[in-house]
Amino acid sequence: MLTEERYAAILGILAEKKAVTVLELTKALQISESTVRRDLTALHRSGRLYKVYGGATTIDNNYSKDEEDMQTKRDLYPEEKVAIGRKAAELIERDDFVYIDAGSTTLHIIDFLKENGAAFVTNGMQHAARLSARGFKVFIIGGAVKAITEAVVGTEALQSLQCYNFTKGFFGTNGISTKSGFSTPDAEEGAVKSAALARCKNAFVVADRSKFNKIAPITFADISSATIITGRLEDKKYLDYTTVLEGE
Amino acid sequence: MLTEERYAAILGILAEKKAVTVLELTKALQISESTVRRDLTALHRSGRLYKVYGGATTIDNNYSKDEEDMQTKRDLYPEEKVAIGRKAAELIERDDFVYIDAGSTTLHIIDFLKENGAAFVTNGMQHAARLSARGFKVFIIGGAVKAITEAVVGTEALQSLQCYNFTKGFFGTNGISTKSGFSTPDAEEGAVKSAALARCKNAFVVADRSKFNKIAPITFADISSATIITGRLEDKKYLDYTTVLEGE
DNA sequence: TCAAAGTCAACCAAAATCAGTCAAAAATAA
DNA sequence: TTATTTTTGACTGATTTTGGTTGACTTTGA
Repeated sequence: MLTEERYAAILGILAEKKAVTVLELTKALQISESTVRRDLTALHRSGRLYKVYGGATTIDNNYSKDEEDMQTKRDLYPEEKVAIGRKAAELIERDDFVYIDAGSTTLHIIDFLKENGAAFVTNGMQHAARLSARGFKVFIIGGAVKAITEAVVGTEALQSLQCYNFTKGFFGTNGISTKSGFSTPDAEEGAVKSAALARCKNAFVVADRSKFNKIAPITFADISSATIITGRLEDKKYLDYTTVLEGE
Repeated sequence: MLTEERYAAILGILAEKKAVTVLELTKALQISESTVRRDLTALHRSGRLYKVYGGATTIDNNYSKDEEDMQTKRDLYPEEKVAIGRKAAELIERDDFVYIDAGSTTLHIIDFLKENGAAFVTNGMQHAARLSARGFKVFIIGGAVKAITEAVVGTEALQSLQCYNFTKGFFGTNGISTKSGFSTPDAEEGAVKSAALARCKNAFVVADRSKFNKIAPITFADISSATIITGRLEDKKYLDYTTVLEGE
């Protein structure tokens, strides 16, 4: 039986039952437990199902709202962003206090989070909704809501941030360059990113390949002030300036 | 049986029966008491049911009789809620600074708003998203996000409210009675309602017919402290205590 | 009020499940 | 054919979940 056939079979069973155990799959497909686990891991990684203890569930019935199209609409390198999201989620440890910046790449992190007592603060309304839907402890910062990105910005937002001390923070960016650091087109969003980043013990910038060697109008952080999480780093010169983590 | 399946089964039974005991669940699902307790604790924490001594109940039917969750509640008296929403929207004048409380009835107000320079503050994530989508100037207050209702609550929320001076405020409620005033099942949401209402020059409570002569656990305002906006007032005794505006 | 019965969270040991390693089997290439 | 790579299934120690037990707490009914 071909690997892809197995994947299709698993997804078929899952589509019917909404949830399936590893044992059920070994019986249904007459393959070993190890292979089932490997398949589930692969399908989880490519975002086609959720792996849970004992088996797997379908992706969709966990989410409450109809805000999915927003995500797909903006996704430029979806498979790379999924890998980046997975890598970022891995970094979150028990009892971390995590800031998640608004933006489409950071949205992918949420899909891979595991329940481990971590608490989240975000300025992204979609991020807050999705975190909340998945059952995480989540706070949204107060302030003006930007129309297009649904990010919270402004002086209230900057002030709200001052009372938080994050152990980790994940930020999106529009441009990365060794000279101009991390940059974004919007001054208000830049100010929030900057303020939030200053409150993080460890800061991470998530960025697909399209962001490297670009400069946007507003620099919100120096290149050395955050670890970069990306798919596969093509331009090795960045290793001289900061840490880079690669997802697969 | 997977954890998520058990959760779904418990919520299914609960949706039917409105209340269930630990013992019933152990028999229905053939699992131990310990596991049932753990599941109930988890579901309670993620806001999907209320844990009570001996078992669990659905989220909102503790006192007021047949309430359902946000989604179904939205469709309870749709035509009346639309009328209420239209009536409320009419009251908003040029350059008002308006607070809109989270909740399904207040959501209808947004559909009838006209662009007239008014600015909005809300603790409802869906409300903020919809206002923003319609192009209004909108602020969201900061704080913890409640799982089911997607309302912002907690000490941060209460504090965020202190700097605003609203000209008008619109609030939802679960119960209205002359003696116990306006009441709601959730203490945290009640605290936010109370704090926001105190910052409003003019406060309005929007309520369909199902809310009258009901008492929910937490009173957030006296009957005389807000004007009631409803479809058609059946119980005229309220006119002795406060102003009532009728829609349609 | 009190005491009995019922219910609870916390703890612990057993069972189930997990990710990783390794060698055999299968597929592919030379 | 043989050599190399990939896939598979068994095994292992670590982790997570489960169900029974305990002592504390809550409700019930006198």
